[in-house]
Amino acid sequence: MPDPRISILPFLRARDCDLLALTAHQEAALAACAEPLALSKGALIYHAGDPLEAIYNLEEGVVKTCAPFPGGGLRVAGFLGAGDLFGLAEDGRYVHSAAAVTAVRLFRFAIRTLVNLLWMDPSLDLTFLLKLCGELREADRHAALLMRKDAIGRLAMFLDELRREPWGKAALRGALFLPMSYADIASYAGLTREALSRAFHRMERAGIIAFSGRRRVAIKDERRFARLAAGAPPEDVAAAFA
Amino acid sequence: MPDPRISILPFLRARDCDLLALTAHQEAALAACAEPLALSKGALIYHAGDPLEAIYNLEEGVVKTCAPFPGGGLRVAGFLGAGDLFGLAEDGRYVHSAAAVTAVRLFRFAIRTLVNLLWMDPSLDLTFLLKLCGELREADRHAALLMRKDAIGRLAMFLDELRREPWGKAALRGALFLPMSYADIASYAGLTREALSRAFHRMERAGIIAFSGRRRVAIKDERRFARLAAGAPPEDVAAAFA
DNA sequence: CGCGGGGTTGAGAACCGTCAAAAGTAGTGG
DNA sequence: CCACTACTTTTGACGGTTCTCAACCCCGCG
Repeated sequence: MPDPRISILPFLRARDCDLLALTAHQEAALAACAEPLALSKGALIYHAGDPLEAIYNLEEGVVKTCAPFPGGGLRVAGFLGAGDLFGLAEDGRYVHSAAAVTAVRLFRFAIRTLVNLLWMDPSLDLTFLLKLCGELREADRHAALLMRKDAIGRLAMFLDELRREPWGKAALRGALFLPMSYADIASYAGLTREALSRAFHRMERAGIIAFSGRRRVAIKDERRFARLAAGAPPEDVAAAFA
Repeated sequence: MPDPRISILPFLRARDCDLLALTAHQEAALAACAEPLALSKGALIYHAGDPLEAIYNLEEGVVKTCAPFPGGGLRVAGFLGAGDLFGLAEDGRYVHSAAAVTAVRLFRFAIRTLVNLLWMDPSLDLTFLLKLCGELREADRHAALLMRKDAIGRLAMFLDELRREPWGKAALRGALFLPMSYADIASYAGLTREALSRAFHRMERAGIIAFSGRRRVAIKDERRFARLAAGAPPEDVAAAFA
């Protein structure tokens, strides 16, 4: 059975520290209290407001976290892939709901045993600390995305983010796979489904991206795509619109 | 001389853990490698992209963190108050710029000595871990704010957030003090200065808030204010059912 | 007194959200 | 295999809110 794996991006320069990989001892300790789970697409992992019971490490598949809007409605807070940790809580209650976007395999760490583990092997703390810094940078990029006012720019940033994720790129030829529904993407990007659909199609008609099947998209014009993702002035997307 | 203080909100239920306060020993260790600093309003603490040298703990005053937009321009990522930690980096470089909004006093922890400290006293790791969880929740609330489409709703959420911060409430009668410029608030809320100005005035004319002087604002109609801050976008995401 | 940054106000246009309905897709069971 | 249903995505027309641009005002400061 495979062991838990936590993917970490460096906080310090990579060459200055070797904290990025878990030692064999750490992996063993984690594996000892990890409870493997397999869930099918759409399954609810936990619900916002529920009492905190466990933290999860995603091994395979995609998970979305949603937060209830005060006053009703749900917003997608983020998408998670292999190597990610989730289960953020406040005052003993989950702040998000988590649901499987695809079929997933994950490890469950009961919070009690995890706390004990962190006490026994404090070097693990640093691992979690660095992982959390990564989540923070991710949340900040999400905020950056939401600051864009144009739908196409938001979409470009979303796709760019997806592309950078190791789990986002489909196996073949750098085409992106979109496991989640348009409703989920739209919610994450702060748009309506309609606006998202139109943005996708404007990009496609402009020749910047191309769909292969329903959920597979490839970037065709790297230069213009990068310009969009970087937030350049609206440019001549309107011209290419014809 | 006062010691560093890191304000933490509970991850677990408060009664289940006593990690919220630093022990005398921890405080001493932190103080030993803390370099106190005093900066005047507007001073730049560090610049995005600069090599990571130190983490900071804010003792008094308000600090803003800004990130450069790819393609020019600056966005305000967050406001920090007493007890907050800042200095987030990626691959050895700061991801934000940090500047003093008011005159500030802060502690500087050189990254080298801090890493050593965390190795020597791993129980401190948990403190930083929990603090970081708090920052993550904050970033998520920022995203929630940015998902609102109406300027008044965003402003209400910003004021509400400010109100919840221990450093946000002015000394007197729950009136809020706004140390930062409208440009900063607008940037944080993803609005233009004009839209922000109009939103403020609409709220004031509606009798929901009242200004005392240019930078002091009081909530006059708690019910309508709460309704604005909680106002939900009619958006609904396909919810997952177990 | 002149100057400059921050804040205000106004007019116009662009963009997205809303509502409504059709077209396409997936999953189910006969 | 096909028909049926439920869901997701697409398209269209319309209205509203914010952005843009531009000028003006206010206040503190040299």
